[in-house]
Amino acid sequence: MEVRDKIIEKAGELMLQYGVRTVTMDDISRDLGISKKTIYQYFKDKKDLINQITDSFLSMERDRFGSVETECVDSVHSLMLISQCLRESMKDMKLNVLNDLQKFYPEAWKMYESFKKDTMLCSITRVIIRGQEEGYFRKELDPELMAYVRIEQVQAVMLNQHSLPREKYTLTEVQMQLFDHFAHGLFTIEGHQLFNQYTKEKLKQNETLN
DNA sequence: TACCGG
DNA sequence: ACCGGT
Repeated sequence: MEVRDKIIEKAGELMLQYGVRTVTMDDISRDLGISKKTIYQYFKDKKDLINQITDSFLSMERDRFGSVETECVDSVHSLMLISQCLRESMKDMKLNVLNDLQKFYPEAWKMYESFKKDTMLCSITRVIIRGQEEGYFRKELDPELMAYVRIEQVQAVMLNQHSLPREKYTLTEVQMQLFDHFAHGLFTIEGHQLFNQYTKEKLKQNETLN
């Protein structure tokens, strides 16, 4: 593996774990066992390093959405996969990292914002349109508006974790409930029936596993 | 690694 | 005092 990729990988790990600002260039070089000079041969400054880390991280997230969209049988199944992808993607983004980017690294923050628009919003919008064409989702709803609302909803739960009684509900429980509620607001009768088939299959799979 | 400047 | 950059 290239030195540059090792730096991006390791620095990204450290920053996800401890935060962008708290990890210093000295920390990164120590951890990799290389000199700071080597890092600065590949990256102009810390801002440049963080931009490139963000770029490679978001590329991987984009691939996840992309691969999920190609392997779908119908819009109902696709909605389930994309929503799972959305939850995992948002879970990976640590809150304090996003705050650091927003305050101190505006270029990287812009990358994340356009990722939300170009990848998250688009793939949800597309699957809703497809569901309407297949007759599984109600045609009265505006696809892009619903996609937008859905993203904000998932994000709100991540951002306001503290305002929920966490001894009563885990994050995933909340997200699963909200997905169920959102999906059923979308479904026609046909969509509802197909969704029930999939959830029954999932239950059977879990039974055989346990 | 030591050092400077912000 | 600390940390990015030389």
